[in-house]
Amino acid sequence: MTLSLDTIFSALSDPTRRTILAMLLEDDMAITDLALPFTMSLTAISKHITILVRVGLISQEKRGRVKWCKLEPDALRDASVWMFAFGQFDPLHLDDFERFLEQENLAPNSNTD
Amino acid sequence: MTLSLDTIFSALSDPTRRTILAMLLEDDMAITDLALPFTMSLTAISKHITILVRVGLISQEKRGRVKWCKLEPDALRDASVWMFAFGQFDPLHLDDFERFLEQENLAPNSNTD
DNA sequence: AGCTTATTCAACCATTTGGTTGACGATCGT
DNA sequence: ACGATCGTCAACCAAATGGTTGAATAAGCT
Repeated sequence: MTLSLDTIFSALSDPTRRTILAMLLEDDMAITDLALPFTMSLTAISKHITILVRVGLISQEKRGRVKWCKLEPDALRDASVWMFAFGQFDPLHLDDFERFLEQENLAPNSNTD
Repeated sequence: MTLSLDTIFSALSDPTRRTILAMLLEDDMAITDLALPFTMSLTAISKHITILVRVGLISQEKRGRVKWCKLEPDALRDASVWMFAFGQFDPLHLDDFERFLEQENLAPNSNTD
């Protein structure tokens, strides 16, 4: 369990990977599609996705030559439970969430990239 | 904001640092005390604490020659709000938290160290 | 004043991370 | 059968990470 916390938090610490997750929040996507908004190489994105798959945040299904990526938010559970211990979820209300959606925008093209 | 997510998640990805945070959940502590349960050098722990201070998860107050460390759980807010977007907090109930306290134990001496 | 305790600094080291490029295997469309 | 597209592999690279040791600074104790 501790190891899964290591890898989950580590996976989340990269802005490219967080952007990829946010894109998958909208819809399932192929790897090439996921790479589209970034300037970095397809290989780099492929590696990022491999990491997200390894920690369980993404599942993949190959249909034909394209690998479809699907968000698996349940993988965040351990991490969120851990954070819960620090009392940060009790007073978390929709206000915060809405303010968040304005500031940070979760759209694919809002990356630091 | 994105940068703060980078650094917060990165800070949380290390088990030593998570253990330190868990220790501070119990009480404020001096750096030497925080280093006690670990086998690694005091310098290493000092560096870990510096990282936690930089991302705002710990505040420090120097009284005499000892630096007292205090947990600042508010620093987790941005991260928890981000995770909230993935729908992981809605169905998070006390059940999960209690199961968590049994499995993972948050006491200082339960480190992988 | 002199020893001890608390913490950091500086230099170093091995490993991991995040990126690149070029070649490659598979699958699709025509 | 052929060219284009999807994705990975291998080799490489620079920078960051997590650790070490030895010395330095600062404050407390007797």
